[in-house]
Amino acid sequence: MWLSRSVRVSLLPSIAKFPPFLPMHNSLFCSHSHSHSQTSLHDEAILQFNRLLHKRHVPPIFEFGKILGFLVRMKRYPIAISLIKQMELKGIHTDLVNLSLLMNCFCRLDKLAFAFSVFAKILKRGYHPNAITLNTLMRGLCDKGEVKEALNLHDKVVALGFPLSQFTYGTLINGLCKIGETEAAIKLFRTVQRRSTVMYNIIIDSLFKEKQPKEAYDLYSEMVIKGISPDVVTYNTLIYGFCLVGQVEVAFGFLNEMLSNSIRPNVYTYTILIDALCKERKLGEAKNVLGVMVKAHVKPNVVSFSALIDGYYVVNKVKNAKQVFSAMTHMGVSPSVCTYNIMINGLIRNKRVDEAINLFRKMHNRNMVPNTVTYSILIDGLCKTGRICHAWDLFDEMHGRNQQANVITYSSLIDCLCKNHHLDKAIELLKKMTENEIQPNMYTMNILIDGMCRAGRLKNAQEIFQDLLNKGHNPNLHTYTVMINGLCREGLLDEALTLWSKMEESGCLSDVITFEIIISALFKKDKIEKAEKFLHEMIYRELLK
DNA sequence: TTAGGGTTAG
Repeated sequence: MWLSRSVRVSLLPSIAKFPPFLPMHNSLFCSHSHSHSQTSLHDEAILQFNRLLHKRHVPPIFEFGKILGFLVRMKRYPIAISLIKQMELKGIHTDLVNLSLLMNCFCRLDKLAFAFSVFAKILKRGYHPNAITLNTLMRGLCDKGEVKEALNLHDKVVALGFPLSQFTYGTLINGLCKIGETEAAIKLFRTVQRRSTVMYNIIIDSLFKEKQPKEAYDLYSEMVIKGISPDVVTYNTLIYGFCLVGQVEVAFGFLNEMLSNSIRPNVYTYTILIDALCKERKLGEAKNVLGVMVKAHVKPNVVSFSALIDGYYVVNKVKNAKQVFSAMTHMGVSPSVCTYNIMINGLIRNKRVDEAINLFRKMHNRNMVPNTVTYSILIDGLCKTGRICHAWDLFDEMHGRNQQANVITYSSLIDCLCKNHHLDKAIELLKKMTENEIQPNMYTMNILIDGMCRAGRLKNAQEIFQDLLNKGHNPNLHTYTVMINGLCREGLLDEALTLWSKMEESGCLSDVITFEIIISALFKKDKIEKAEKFLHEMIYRELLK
């Protein structure tokens, strides 16, 4: 099937859509993300290429390939495509390497159909695709989330006897993990003859992200037993994974282990630790880690500093956060959009909404393009401080600037409508969001269920809740708490307690807020004894601190 | 082919 689709699209019209050669000042080629030295390097590459192109005798084809390979490594895909097109227009016969590079460029630019048409051309010319050619195609499919297609392609090329490498299997395993199919990834991994460190790393990471630290650790033990050496990425993955499940001490244990195995921590290692300590509000220790990394001659980068800035904002140390920002710029580390988002969010969290808006406006002067996250942070902050008109203005502005609202942007606005007694408008917005092909998630549904309850429409809330269950979605602690609160609000205490039991039986354990809602409802109805029972349970579970 | 920072709910 993949072959017929690819043959349908012919190669030439696809290339024709890209300009042959454009002068250097064209914005397509000179994006701000590339430094001047890189620009002049690639300038030089194009000059050389043109020299080759206009030589009286056609130089060996690999000379072109070398330059094209360089441009692809520099991520200058449109240029590489137009240069290959020029070769073809000059009648220079492209080889497998050139065509594989061309395929790679199309994949990176999200033009998969064109990549497949190049692949068809490769086959038609009788070239034998090598492991790199095939890996490029599979990665293109995986990057687009079309992992099943990549697996079909894999089956077909294996049947045809084409060569595949460890890279290809790494790509497929990674593709499966990234769409949440870790189990399938492990199955495929088990069929691979020679398993690499990278494959282990990918699966260990995915298991941690699915909150399966034991399975992740077991896989790490397995690789050690089988004599497959963990590398710096393995250790970073373990350190990150244990931080993710709240076991920062275990993470530090692995830092020591990697040191005793003579694997040097890199900027990722230290940054992961800085971020984890910040999230635990241990700013002093986080700052120490930054000091240790500098002493170890590992240069902190924008992520390291941004994590620390976020940490200071979380503990309301605005001054310190600002100091870190100026320290980082003085060290020549440029802030990213993400850094700005952290600062805007931090200012809002510290009730400095006007300052946040000022910083947002300053982004334009500093050549920073606010993205969906920037707008979502601001819209939510404005909604929560009652500046709703301004929030809607930004919602319009973001679309005008080609930053599409996502599920989070919509959820914030739906929440705002619900809390301001506009339930009908909230439902309308939910409809609009699904029309725009943005699917509501559990946050959205919880906001809506809560909105229904607050508006006295408990029946509707219960219907939505039941619908979630019927459709096989697992309600989480927030969903249950919102429903329990809704039932309590209507004085339906027995129903609330029944739902509470169901929730606990499903393995979803109450937190302080759930307990508080139930206990206060019981007290309100003078059920003192029962309230005290819940209070004791709460103390027993060490939820009161 | 793998690893790190930012936004939504009770």
